[in-house]
Amino acid sequence: MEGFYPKNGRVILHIDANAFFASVEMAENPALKNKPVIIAGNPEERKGIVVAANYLCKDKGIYTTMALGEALKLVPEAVVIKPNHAIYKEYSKRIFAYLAEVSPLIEYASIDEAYLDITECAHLGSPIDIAMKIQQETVKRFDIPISIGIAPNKFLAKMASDMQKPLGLTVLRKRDVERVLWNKPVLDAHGIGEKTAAKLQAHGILTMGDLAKADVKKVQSIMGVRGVRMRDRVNGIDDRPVDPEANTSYKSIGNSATFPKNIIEPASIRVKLRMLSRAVSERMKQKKAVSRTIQVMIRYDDFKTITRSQTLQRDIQEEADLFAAAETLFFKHWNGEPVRLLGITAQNAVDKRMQTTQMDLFSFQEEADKLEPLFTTVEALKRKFGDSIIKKGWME
DNA sequence: TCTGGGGTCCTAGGACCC
DNA sequence: TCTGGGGTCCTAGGACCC
Repeated sequence: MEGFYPKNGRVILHIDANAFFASVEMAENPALKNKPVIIAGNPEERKGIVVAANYLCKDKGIYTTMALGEALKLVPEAVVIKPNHAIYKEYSKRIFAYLAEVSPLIEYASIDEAYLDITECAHLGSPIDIAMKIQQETVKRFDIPISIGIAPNKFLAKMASDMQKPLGLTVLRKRDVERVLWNKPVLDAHGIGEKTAAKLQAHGILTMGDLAKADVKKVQSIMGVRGVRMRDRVNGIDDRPVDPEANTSYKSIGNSATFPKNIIEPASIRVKLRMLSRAVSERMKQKKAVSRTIQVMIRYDDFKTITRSQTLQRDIQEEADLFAAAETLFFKHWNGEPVRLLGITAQNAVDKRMQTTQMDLFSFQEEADKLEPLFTTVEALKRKFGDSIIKKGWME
C-alpha cells in the first residue's frame, strides 16, 4: 500500500457533509427523503432565511441565506422545518467521533466539516479505500451522505470536496492544479469573497490562474498578507497543519439575537442583555473559559451595526459580571434609536486551566529566586512564561 | 422578501512606554 | 525646540466562512 502514499508530503482528507441540516432532518424522518426540504426560521420573527436545503431544492436554485419567501416562490411545495441545532450538534459529534477513530489527526472546521490527516494511515489501505470506507460508514451508521476531497494539503482538499456533491470523492494532486483550478474565477477559491474578487478583477486578475501568476508585490498591495497566502494556495502551496488542538480552544464565545420587533425601552433592553449574558456565561462555564474583553454589538433598524468593547482588570465568567460590563457599554454607546439586534461576546477567551497570567507575585518570586542575577531574571522569566507574564510594574 | 447566528483572522489608528 | 523609532496593548471595523 505504501505506493499510494507520497515519500514525503501529506495526505489530507476534507470531509464535508452535504446539506447537513437537511440531511439530518431526513435521517430523523425518512418520509422527507423524496420531498424538497428547507430549514428556515419564522419570517414573523424576522428569521425567515434559508439556513439549509436539500438537493431537491438546491437543484431548483434555492441557496443558503436566501429569503424564505423567495425560496417558496421557486419551490412552493417545499417542506419548511425550523432549525433544531441540538440535534445537528449531536449528529456532528457522533460523526466526528467516528472519524477520529480513522485518524486522531482531525481538525473540526465547522459543524459539518473536518480535515483528516491520513499520512500515517497506510495500514488502513490506500487513501481512496479509506475515503470510500468513510463514505459508506457515515451513510450506514448515521444515514448522512458526505463528500470527500483528497489532496496533499488543506486548501486543495477543501477545493476538491466542493467539486462533486453529493457523495463526491475527488482527488486533487498538486500537478492537477493548473488544469483543474486555474481556469476558474478567483471567487471560487476558498478564502476569497465578493469584495476581494471585485478588487482583484479591477486589477485584471479574474481567474485563479491569473492570481497564481500575478506579481507577489501586486497581490500584496491589493489584499495584504492574505494576498500572498492566497497566491500560494492557488499554486498548490499550503503548509497549514491539521491541528487537533484547534478543536479545544476558543478565541471568542458570544450570543446574539435579532428581535421579532425592534426594542427601545431601556427596561426591555436590560432584559435582553440579561438573557444574553446568561447564555454566554453558561457556554463559557461549559467550555471552562474566562475572558476579560467584553464586546457588545448593536444593530439598528437600518442594519447599521456597531461593536463596542472594553477590557477589564480581571477575567470574568459569571452572568452578573458579563451583564454589568455589557450594560455599561450599551448605555454608553447607544444612540437612543430602536434596536434590531443585540449581541454579547467574550473575546480573547482563555482556558481557565491554562491561566499562567493568574500566577501571583509570590510564585513569581519563588521562580525568580531560583534564577540570577537579577538582570537576566526578567529575560529568563520571559523565556519560561512568555512575554505576557511580565506586566508593567510587577517588581515594584 | 429586506437581510440568522456562530465564529476566525486581519488591519489600522491611538495610547503609552522606552 | 518641533519631532526619532521600536514595541505592545486596546479598540473598532472589515472580510470571510458555514
